[in-house]
Amino acid sequence: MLKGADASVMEQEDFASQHREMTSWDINDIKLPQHVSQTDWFQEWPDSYVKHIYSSEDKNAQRHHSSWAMRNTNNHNSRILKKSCLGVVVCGNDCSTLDGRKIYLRPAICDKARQKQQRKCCPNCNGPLRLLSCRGHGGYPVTNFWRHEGQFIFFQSKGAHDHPRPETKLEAEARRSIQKAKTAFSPTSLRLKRIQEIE
DNA sequence: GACTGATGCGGGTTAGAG
DNA sequence: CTCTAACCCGCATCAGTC
Repeated sequence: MLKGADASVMEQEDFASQHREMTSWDINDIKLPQHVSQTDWFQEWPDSYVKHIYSSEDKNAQRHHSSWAMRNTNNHNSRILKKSCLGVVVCGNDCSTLDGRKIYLRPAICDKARQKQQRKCCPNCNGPLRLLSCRGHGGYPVTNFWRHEGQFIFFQSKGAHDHPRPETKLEAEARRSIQKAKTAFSPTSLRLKRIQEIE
């Protein structure tokens, strides 16, 4: 019986040491855990001070994806990729859609595209758009770090997002195509089309 | 093929801490 | 002065759209 108890203690210790190895590292460590028994599922919305170890086969991890709008930041370290959060684009009128939802647009990653985006109007009420910047990391944007090491991709997030979630990349793209379809069938564009056809 | 935007890289600056 | 972190800028590449 004692043997069985010992075994379970051993198992617990194994688990504990494995857990330690899985969580005690820091992205800046010279050596990262080598023996990772289980990799994490890709986290679309990593928040607060979390760490994940993904498989190097994971396509989302390979592309350093996140549903938060993250822009590349130079940390002068080619081994570690650093990204900082751009926040979320909200309606300046704080309007709501018919089903009671708020407008939380995905900020464009490219600086130029973002400036252009802020000149556009709210897709719901035509009001001005406002960029709500992220200040969840001591007043600075939340930062994400990615590091490829052997068969694993190590991910670390610093800071807790202090703003709502923007649309995901897929949602933003879908909205763009819907908008395109709408403008294509709007009375003005149909009229223009007819004029062009007559010409 | 031009254009736009996402993504990554790296040179450089600035501010605060030690 | 050095180190670190945040940020700006330009450049390159790639994918999707027109």
